[in-house]
This record gives sequence, C-alpha cells and structure tokens, in this order.
Amino acid sequence: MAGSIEQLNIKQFQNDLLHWFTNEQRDLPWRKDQDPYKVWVSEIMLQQTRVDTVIPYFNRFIENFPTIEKLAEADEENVLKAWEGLGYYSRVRNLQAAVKEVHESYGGVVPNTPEEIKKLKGVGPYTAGAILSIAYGVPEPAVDGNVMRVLSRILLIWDDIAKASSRKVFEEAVRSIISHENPSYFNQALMELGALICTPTSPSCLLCPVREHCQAFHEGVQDQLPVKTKKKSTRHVELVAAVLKDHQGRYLIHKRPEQGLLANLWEFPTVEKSKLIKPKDILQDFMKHEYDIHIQLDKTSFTAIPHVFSHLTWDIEAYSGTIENEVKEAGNMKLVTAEELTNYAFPVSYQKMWKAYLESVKEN
DNA sequence: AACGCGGGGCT
DNA sequence: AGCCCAGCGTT
Repeated sequence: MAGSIEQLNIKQFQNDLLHWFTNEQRDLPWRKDQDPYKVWVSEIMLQQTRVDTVIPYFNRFIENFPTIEKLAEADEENVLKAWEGLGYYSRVRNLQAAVKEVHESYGGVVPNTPEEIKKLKGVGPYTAGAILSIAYGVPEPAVDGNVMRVLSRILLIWDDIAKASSRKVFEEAVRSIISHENPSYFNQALMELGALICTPTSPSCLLCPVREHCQAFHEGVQDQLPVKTKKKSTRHVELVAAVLKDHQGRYLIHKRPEQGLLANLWEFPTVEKSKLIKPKDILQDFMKHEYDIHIQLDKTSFTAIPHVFSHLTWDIEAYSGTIENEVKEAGNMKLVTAEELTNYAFPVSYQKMWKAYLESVKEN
C-alpha cells in the first residue's frame, strides 16, 4: 500500500521531531556556532563519510584554516595534506576553489540563496540545502541518504533511492513538511534520527520519537525500506611499486595526475603488472624508459598491500631498491628526505607501504 | 541515468 | 564479503 503525506499530522510530527533533537542531539564540533564557513567545511567532509571519522579532521582543518581568507590563500599542497586519509580528494580541491570564488567575488561572505550557492564547486543539492538551512535558516531541503531512509519509512515511499531521480521525490516531501520556524533543526533532526535511531538495518523503532507518525512501522515493513538496488561488483588491479633511495639517502616520490583516482596525491613509483613480464622487470624498464632513472631492486618484496576502494581493488607488491644514476627532478618526480616526505599527502595504501618499509629497514 | 571517486566500520 | 556512510562532477 502506498503512503502519503496527507496521512501525516505535520505540526505534531515537527513538534515531536524538534523536541527530540533539542534534547538528544550529539555534541559535535561544527555545532558550536553557525559560522557558514565551518558549516560548509563540515558538510563537505561529511559527504559519504561518518561523523566519527570526520571529527578529528574537522578540528585540525579549522585549526589550520580558520577562515575563508586563510583557506583561500593556503598552499594547495598543505590543504591536501590536511585531507590526507579522508578520501574523495576532489572534495577538498573543489572546496578550496569555491572558497577562493567566495573570497574574490562575494567579499568573503558565503552566498545565502539557492541559485548562487549551487554555483560553487562541490556544492550540490544536498550541501546547498544544508548550508542554507543550518547557517542561514532558509527552509530548503537537505536530502542525503539518512533523509531518504527516514522519510521512505515515515511516508512509505517505495521509490528506489539508488536512482538519481528519486531525490526529487524526497525533496518535494521535505518542502511540504519542513518547519519554517526552525529549518536548521528540522533538517539536522532528520539526519540525526537516521544516524541514531532509524538506522539502515534493525532500526530502533521502540526508541523512536516519531514512531506514532511512521507509516512503515504501522504496517510492519520498516525492514523492507528504503528500496535500494545494488550496484555491480568491483574490478581487480595488480600493481608493483618501489621505495627507491638514492646515494644521498633521499627517496623518490611521484605526483599522480590531476584527474582521476587519487588525483594530485603522491605515491612511490608504481606500475600495473603484466602477465608476460616479471614485476621487477616491468618496474625497472618503466623507470628507465619513462624517466631515464636506472634502478636496482632488492631480491624479494618487503610487503604486499591489499587495498579496497569502493569501485576497485588494488594489490600492490612493494620492493625496496636504489637509484643508480643522476635523477632529473620534474614537477611530478621528486627526491625527498624521510623527514620531508611527511609533508606530502599520500593515499593510505602508500602510508602503509612506507610504514612497512621502515619496519623492514629496522629489522635489517 | 550511470559511473568514477576513498576509506573505514558494521553485519 | 558486502553494505553503508550528512554526495558531487562528468559523461
């Protein structure tokens, strides 16, 4: 049976939801004030990322870049370093680009209209609504995964939330039930409810402050919602990499391309394996022909790094070795000391590799 | 509309 | 071994 908004006592629902959020909301660092810049930073970090993961990153990031002006003027390398390990690195490149735009074109004031704020890089429908409602009290929907799950249950909406078109259904639902007295709390409460009570599996309906309003609970189908089709599985890539030291004890690092996977992050020289050629030979030939760097690799690899992304899996076999000739440093190829190396942003897989390398050196 | 894009924690 | 997470940009 299809649900409907007509069956919802909107005023009572708002009261119950806002009362619960007022009393039960978590004490989070980005809730200490409503500075649009801090709300913005937190919302970008929270995209596809859990609250517990974000908290330490948010605190460090605001310490390093406390204002729009500071972030606008910061060195991109340092900004990326502050994001290291958080994932989806294009988020922070877009954030800095957008902050520069606000700094230069809006006098440093985050715009407060849907039309203007959505033009900013990295600010889509969700983030626009979140900033507008939380920082400025504008009654715009902020529909994320939590909100779709919660409302699919309360309003008995059976649309497939994996489809992009479904978001509009939920946005219209929010428009018709959002509190105009407190849009900020209303949007945050829906998300907080999704995070604490109305969870993906085994929701805590008996603790739910809006259980009386929930059509899925009424019909006993809360476990069948939301409807979400699964996506296909990941592909697998085999790589070989090397931690290479020159005769002065410096290490060779390579900057990844500015587009695609792990864009602009640093790595140890890496190539994809091939069926016909031995991994060490592939790496040696690649370094020689691509960069004119002659290397000598140790007999056996010191570690193997398995790494799971959302859409693919890496297996990296890692060797240590030495550089035998003079290296011409280019923009994307650098020799750095072990200490300098810590100033560059590496993907987690290469952080693990470096750690394993240091351990292997310690043993010998 | 579908896909690429990180990393970690839970079931 | 998937699934999910305070999604967005590109194609």
